[in-house]
Amino acid sequence: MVEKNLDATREQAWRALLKGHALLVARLDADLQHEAGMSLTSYDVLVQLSEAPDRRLPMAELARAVVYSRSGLTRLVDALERRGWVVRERSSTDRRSWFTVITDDGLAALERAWPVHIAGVREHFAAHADPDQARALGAVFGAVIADLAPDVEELRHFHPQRSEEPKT
Amino acid sequence: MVEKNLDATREQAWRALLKGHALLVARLDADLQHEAGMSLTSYDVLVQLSEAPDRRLPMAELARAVVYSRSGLTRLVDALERRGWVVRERSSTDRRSWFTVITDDGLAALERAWPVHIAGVREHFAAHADPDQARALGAVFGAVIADLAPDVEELRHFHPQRSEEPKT
DNA sequence: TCGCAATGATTGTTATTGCAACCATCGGCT
DNA sequence: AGCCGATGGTTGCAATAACAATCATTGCGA
Repeated sequence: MVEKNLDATREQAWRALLKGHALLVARLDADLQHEAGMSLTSYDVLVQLSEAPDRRLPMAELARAVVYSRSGLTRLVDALERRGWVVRERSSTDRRSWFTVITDDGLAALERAWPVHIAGVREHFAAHADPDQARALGAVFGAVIADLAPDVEELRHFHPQRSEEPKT
Repeated sequence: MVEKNLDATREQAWRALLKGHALLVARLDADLQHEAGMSLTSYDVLVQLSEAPDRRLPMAELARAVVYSRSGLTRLVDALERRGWVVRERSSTDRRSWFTVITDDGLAALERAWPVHIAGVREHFAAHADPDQARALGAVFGAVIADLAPDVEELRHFHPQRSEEPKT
């Protein structure tokens, strides 16, 4: 039999992470929705675009940045476009690719939204993490990202190497 | 204007948390789905039940434990019941209330699932957190939970006090 | 330069999830 | 005892999100 449990410290950390994250996101999403009329995922997309060079990002890259399926992003961008917050522009170098560009209205919406969001993050997350703890958190999740970010796409559906692994 | 940004440390921690969590959960959920035929949320429910006194929990309590809407849980439990992993039992003390009880088959399914899950958590989460970091994480999210757990239900829909706030 | 696997994006379809509305029951208050 | 607001659970409906299939384009290797 394999070692049954994680050590207590990490087990507690993992469980707290799952539950805490769920509560946190539910709360921040609700706040954003009610006070700024946008979901947390829309916010995330707009932030990425606002920080991107030339205020634009190709769909695929944007999808990776926000950890979203491409189909999901297509429809989310549809919605943002309907709201006038982004527009699509064909890439001049790759005709398969489309940029999503944040508009002035989109930036304005973001300006309205971020104080709500930042206040929530401060109150419900940052307030509970002193600098050392915040650094620890950043380090851990930075490592998690480095570990998992490269192969999101592929491993989403199947496990190329492991599928034939015998289960001892 | 309000202070625009979080301090860099916490900003980085927050962003890494969001992205890292998304990657982590996507990966663990896919693993569980492919190798044990169950979603992470089902797993979570089964774990809660398996640890509960008498292997049972009322719907409302279970919903709070896994941070899930009551309607969502109703349907999830429907599915688990169809699979034979849980059964519903009427509470003898409160006739509005139903217990969800994990069956022997449910426990067996859990036995099959946990090694997959634990291995994933070890490899993709625990491996990146040394004991101090794990403790920091547990402390932070423990505090987040203490902060937000009490009032999930109420604040989900509206903000009693803030709804009439004028938007300057 | 031709062929073809890989990549970017979208659409059809389905599964998941939440809110609101609903009904039943509970429990405190009069 | 009898009301009535609060609580537990389910259902209708709509929004969200993912997978699989599809189409266009790219760029590499023969």
